[in-house]
Amino acid sequence: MFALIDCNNFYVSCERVFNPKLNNKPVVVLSNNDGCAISRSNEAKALGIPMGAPAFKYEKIFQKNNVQVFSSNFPLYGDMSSRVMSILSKFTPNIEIYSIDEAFLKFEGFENYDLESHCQKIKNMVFKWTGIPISIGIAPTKALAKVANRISKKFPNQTKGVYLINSKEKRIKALKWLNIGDVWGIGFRHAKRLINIRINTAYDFTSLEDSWVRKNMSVVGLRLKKELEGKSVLDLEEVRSPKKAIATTRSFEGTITDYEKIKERISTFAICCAEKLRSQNSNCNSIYVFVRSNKFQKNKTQYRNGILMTTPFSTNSNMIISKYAVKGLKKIFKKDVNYKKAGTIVMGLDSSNNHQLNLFKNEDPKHKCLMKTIDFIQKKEGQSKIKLASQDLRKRWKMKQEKLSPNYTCKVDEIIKVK
DNA sequence: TCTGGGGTCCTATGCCTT
DNA sequence: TCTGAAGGCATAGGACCC
Repeated sequence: MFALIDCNNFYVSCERVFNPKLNNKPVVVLSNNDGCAISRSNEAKALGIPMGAPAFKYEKIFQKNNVQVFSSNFPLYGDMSSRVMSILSKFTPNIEIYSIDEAFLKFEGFENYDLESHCQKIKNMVFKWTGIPISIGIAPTKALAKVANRISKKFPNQTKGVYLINSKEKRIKALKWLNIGDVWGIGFRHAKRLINIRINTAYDFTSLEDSWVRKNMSVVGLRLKKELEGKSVLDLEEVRSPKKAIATTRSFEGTITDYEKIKERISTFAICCAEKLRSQNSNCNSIYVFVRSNKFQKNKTQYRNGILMTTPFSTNSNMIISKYAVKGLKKIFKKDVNYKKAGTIVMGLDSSNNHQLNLFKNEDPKHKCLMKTIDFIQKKEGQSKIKLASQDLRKRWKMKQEKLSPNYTCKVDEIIKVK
């Protein structure tokens, strides 16, 4: 049996742990740049604030209803997440950390065990030790555990936050209740297509022919169908596979048309990727650069483009990665476009101890020493003390974070004080 | 004025090699 | 030397997740 543990309104719950005045009040946490709502308390949901609501459009509703608004504080959420995960791993060695607020547990040999009350214990312990409320769904497959979890969240009074699907009757009842668009793995587009052919619930989906699902929704869709039918095909992924790409992408405050300004940003993004690479001891052998205009300004010229640049040898040097990123930008940059967003993604990662050498061209060995020195100075003196000439030398672009809460658990001088 | 960021997997296509 | 089949690889794009 699989259990899916999901933290309720996770980011809001993290803020509430250290600020109990927020309990029973509408609270939202905004995305990076204070762009849109990405976590809402139940009270905020009841006000009709949808997921992804742009903050500027909901300003009035926030004020009118005294909604408590926070910028996202990822260091805090990451730390709270690892506390929750470490409690969960006390209950079983078979755990897959699926995201910052979710984990799958696998229970083997629990056939004669009361899983429901076992999971109640887990729930109570997590709440007692961290202050984070969670919901648990238990079922024979991962996709059904997701469904069960949804039920436990939707009906907290009846389920007490834990729901078990352990019979055909319960499975079918749950699938008939679940809208097709709410099924894990069915996104916006597939939902639209399925509703067009009168597939409205998860149960309807399971009544489709395997061949149709395979043809129209690939093996991914077919796997999902099997899972919903109760045949487990997705197993726990316990060891986290190393990253395959590292991205640094940002939206701009306004829009940018000037090549030099975009170049400065791209160069900074590239260096940020290089730093991330070095911190996990990796190299990359290709760099993807993209730019795009503001998709919401429909009356203006729309342009989006990206390009993959391959380096002759694998590297994590600021200079090389920045150089190729800027080279790529030069190829895709178009004049008279209002750019809103850009980014660099490094791909083809391998370990820096074990990377492919090139017979003819290799990195200047001085780079390695230089990067080591730069990392050392940045660590000691703070980020962005050292810059490449291609970066913006005057000011440092900063993310908008006007409503940031303190880093209660990860910065000594911001630790909570008890009087 | 103001709409996030960071990932994964799968498939189609075209080119190259065996 | 030509040809077709089949597999490997790179690339782009689509779809999904949190």
